[in-house]
Amino acid sequence: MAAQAATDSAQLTKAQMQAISRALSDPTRFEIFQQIAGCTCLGCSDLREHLTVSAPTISHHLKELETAGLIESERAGKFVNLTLRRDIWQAYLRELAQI
Amino acid sequence: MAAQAATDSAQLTKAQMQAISRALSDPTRFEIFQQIAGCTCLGCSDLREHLTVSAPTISHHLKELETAGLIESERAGKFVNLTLRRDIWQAYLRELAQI
DNA sequence: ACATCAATTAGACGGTCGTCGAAGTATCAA
DNA sequence: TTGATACTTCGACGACCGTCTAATTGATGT
Repeated sequence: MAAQAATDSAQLTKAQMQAISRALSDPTRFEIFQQIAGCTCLGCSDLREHLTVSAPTISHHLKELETAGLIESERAGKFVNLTLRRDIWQAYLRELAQI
Repeated sequence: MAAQAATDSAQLTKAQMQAISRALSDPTRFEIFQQIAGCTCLGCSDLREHLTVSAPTISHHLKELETAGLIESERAGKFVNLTLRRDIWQAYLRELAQI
């Protein structure tokens, strides 16, 4: 759907910047994002062990993070593997840094 | 009230990180923040020329940005001068960068 | 003193958002 | 096939948030 951009220098639109900022504004979602960024790869179940919210809520947050372009989720049988999209994250930081 | 920290290496608590993220999550507020960061100093009235929201709304947003620690407002007679708190902003970026 | 202008406060309204429980889908194992 | 596990979707509810208008405070100029 989105650009994907193998290069590390993705250019973010105003809307994307906005979407990312919004995605990170919720404490629970921010925590989830940190966990995903910390590991090279982890699943939904791992998240639940460290959080106090229900499975549907986590699922909801993951979708938002994915829609914002911050993470990628890939099904592996029963499980889902979450990974950080470092290109997008770096682009976001770069954009913020030049404010 | 807060630490102020003349040094450029303020350390942000989890709560402060959260407050800043939240403050930047609204499009209008983000725009205001950018304007303030862009100039070395500007007033509320200048903001109104570039925004479509009412004066009370701007006032509300400014208070949120100030509470989050991102800006400083100083009265100058009838007017108010807004300035970016670069130490906090840098600390925020630094914190995000090490995620 | 009065009028004017800049900004804030108060109060209200409508919409959005995070959260949940319940039900649904998909995959694997026995 | 049946059951269990992993996750998602649906629908709803309560709280929060951005916005407004109206009223208030405070400072300046006449």
